[in-house]
Amino acid sequence: MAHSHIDACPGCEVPDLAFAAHDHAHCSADALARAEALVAEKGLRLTPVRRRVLEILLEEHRALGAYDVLTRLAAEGFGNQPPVAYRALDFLEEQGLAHRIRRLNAFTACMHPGEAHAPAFLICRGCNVVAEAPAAPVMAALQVAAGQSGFVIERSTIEALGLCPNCQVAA
Amino acid sequence: MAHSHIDACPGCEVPDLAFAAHDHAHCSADALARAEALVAEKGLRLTPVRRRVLEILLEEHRALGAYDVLTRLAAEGFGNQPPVAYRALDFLEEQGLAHRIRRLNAFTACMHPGEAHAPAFLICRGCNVVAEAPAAPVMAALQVAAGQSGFVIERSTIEALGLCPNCQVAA
DNA sequence: CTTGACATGTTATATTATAACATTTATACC
DNA sequence: GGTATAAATGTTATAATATAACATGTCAAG
Repeated sequence: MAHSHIDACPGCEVPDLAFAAHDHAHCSADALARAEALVAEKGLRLTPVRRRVLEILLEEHRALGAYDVLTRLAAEGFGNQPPVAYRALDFLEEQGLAHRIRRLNAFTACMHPGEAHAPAFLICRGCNVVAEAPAAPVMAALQVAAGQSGFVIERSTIEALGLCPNCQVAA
Repeated sequence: MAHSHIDACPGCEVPDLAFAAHDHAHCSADALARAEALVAEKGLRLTPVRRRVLEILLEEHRALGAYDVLTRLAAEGFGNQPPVAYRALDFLEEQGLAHRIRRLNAFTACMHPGEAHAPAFLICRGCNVVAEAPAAPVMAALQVAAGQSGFVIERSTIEALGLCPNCQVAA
């Protein structure tokens, strides 16, 4: 990790800081640093395209469509065909560095890569911000529900659409 | 409702009967009857296309893509353009008679329409059966997680991918 | 310095979804 | 019953999302 995290960034451990004002430059730089460490640790490569896609996703706490990402990549001299974006996004998702938001058919950077988590997402329909929420209790409840019929969960999708605090005020 | 339900159909109140052997003809007829009652109650119309789409979805405890449904409709003399299927599916979803499974970009019939529920889905990757699981505790946990950041949930998607009991044995 | 694995580029196409407008069908009111 | 109105369906066209298949390039191990 790039620095003594907890002291420098109170709230970075709070999952849905995305909705609150925060030092985003720090927030994204930190996620990128963690991502690099993680990838190195696994003996994988954070190539220029992959790294750039992650940076693009980290710019905002929003979800971007694959074609939005692709447009950005193309403008910067990378390939301009869909597989270029999808491959990088798939890699990032497989490594837990990005998440697919199914309700939006879009992708968002993971805000705490490396930490084991099956995240839940809060999607604000006002400002389009996407936040990761603490999902352990949610997952536990889902496991119980599944267990009652002997179903074994391998992957899960937990997403909520609604309004963040700011947008509730605005409305 | 078409009959004295609980006695006649033990297990129909159990959400994930989908994975177990059951009297499916009854199961689907009952869901259809409930759907008709609900729609009538609201002063809406279960037109031939809508009714047929619901019947098609009720044939199996699986999710069908809009184009799968459309192919069936077209073969039966209904329109053969995408909006025909999407409009019927949208209607059914709005009325709580069908659910969209986001992980599959597909739709499945609701197995207990009318009962207030924000369902969780168990999707078996072995046999493709989709079951509705009791989601109240899951939703409660999600509400708590959202509440911590003042987020207000309006709609949610809870889906688990994995293996049903039968397919675990097979593997 | 070459081999093999991985990554990227490229072409083409598949799949999912919606906008916009025309036509038909059902309902409500007179 | 007959007409106005709303609702549903049909149709044309296109948008948005995603992947298959293969060619080319890059990098690291031996």
